[in-house]
Amino acid sequence: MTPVTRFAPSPTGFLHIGGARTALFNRLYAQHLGGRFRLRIEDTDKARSTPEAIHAILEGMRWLGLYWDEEPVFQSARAERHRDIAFSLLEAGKAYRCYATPEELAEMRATAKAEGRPPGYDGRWRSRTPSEAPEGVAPVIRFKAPHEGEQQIDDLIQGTVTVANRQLDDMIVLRSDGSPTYMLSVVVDDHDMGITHVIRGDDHLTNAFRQRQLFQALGWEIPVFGHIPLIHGADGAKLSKRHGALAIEAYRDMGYLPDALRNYLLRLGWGHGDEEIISDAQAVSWFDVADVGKNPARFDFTKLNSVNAHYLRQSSDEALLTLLADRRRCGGKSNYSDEQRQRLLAGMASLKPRVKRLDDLAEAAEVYLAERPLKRTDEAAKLLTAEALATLTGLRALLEASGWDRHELESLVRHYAEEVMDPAVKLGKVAQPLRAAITGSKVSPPIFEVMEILGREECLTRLDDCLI
RNA sequence: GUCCCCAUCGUCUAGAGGCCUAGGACGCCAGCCUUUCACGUUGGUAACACGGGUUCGAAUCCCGUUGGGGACGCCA
Repeated sequence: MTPVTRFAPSPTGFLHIGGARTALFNRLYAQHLGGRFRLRIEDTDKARSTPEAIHAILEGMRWLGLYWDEEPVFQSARAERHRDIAFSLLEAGKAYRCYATPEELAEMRATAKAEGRPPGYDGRWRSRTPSEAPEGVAPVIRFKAPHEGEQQIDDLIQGTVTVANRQLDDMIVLRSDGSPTYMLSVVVDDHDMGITHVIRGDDHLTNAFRQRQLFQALGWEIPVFGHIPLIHGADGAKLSKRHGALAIEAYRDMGYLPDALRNYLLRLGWGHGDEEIISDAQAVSWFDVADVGKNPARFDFTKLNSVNAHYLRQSSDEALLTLLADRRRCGGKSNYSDEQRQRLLAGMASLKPRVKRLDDLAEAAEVYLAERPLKRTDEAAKLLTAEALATLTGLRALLEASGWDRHELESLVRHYAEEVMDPAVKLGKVAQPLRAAITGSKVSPPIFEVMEILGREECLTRLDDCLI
């Protein structure tokens, strides 16, 4: 039997980091076993599902490289089938109509809680006849759940988990408006889609018991469950939309690379010896949900940054230039000129080890893009003392006659510092003001490289901007 | 409140009874490299929540305590 896994987000919001990891684990698990990974959009909540969210989820998954097999299934399109199953349950005596009002339900919960019982529906319509139905109340259909005994789930991650059936009340499978509930739809769809392994967040663990009952009542094979612990925020609290969980595109906008994010997510809750940087092929061959840890992991941007920095350094200069150009276009700015592209390409090799994310890279790349007159940082301005300006004036004359590659420039400046000025003067004494003048900043890639790439004319004019 | 789950450096983790005076990575600190900042490199800091068992021997098994988390909708 080849395994079929699935990711089943509800389009009531964006794709967030926890969902992305769940999708990744599902995909890897299927790939590892040579199976298929499917996508199902759980859009049965018509009021809260939006086309924008569906689009964002699909796009987010593609961006992260979480490709799915076959066409996505839209749950809302299957309501008819779900309804049929609900009625078949009713006919088989495994479900019943319930006329309890929302007020009654709230009261039941309150009294159950007060009496120290599990809160939930008390089953008051479980054995009443339809003739007792009140006028004008549209009923829901409830599943007649077994109340005696206990059941076990052999979870891939959580191990054997046991729950007493009395903890589970009679869940609604069909709402009073005739629409199926999540609990029913999931079971029917997982069955119809041939899902063999249900891997999801462990907030669904208790649902698994209810769903198991439904599978059994329907006489269907029960899939294997694997409930992965949730991701927490840096403060240890649950990562939620209100609390630190960002949309996947937010990570893209911050300048994280999909490969890096995938690698980081993979290591959140799962490990393989001392491995840190893991290729897709390695991930597929090593990954097993059974190796996922049982304890929740905190999301740590610092570590993500370092993983991202690694992938950034590993990327080709051309690829990074393309990424930079894409960002620029998204930001509404004009394309790079040929000259700018050339400079960026030439400078990329020493730009990329200095940054963690694409937005840092874009910022660092400004050395090669900035229009004159340069904006100068306060620190750079402080470097340009009267004495420093005098030094630069002397240097400028030599520069005019110099050859223009980084090595020549360096030996020229070195010579100028040590012999023309004073043997005790260190290179830095000249190089720092030079950097401030040419880059407008106290930090930059190697200044002679920057000068070579910028060219004589640009450098001399930038110098003159300070000297006058 | 009821039920379920979890517990190794600050964080992510390795560890399936002796290989552990607990390993790696990120972070942090220091040295080296160096025209700045990074990169790189060398070294350092730092953890088995607590208490009982079981065992010749426990981070690893059992029980309890404490501390976290999750679920209890006509949401998914």
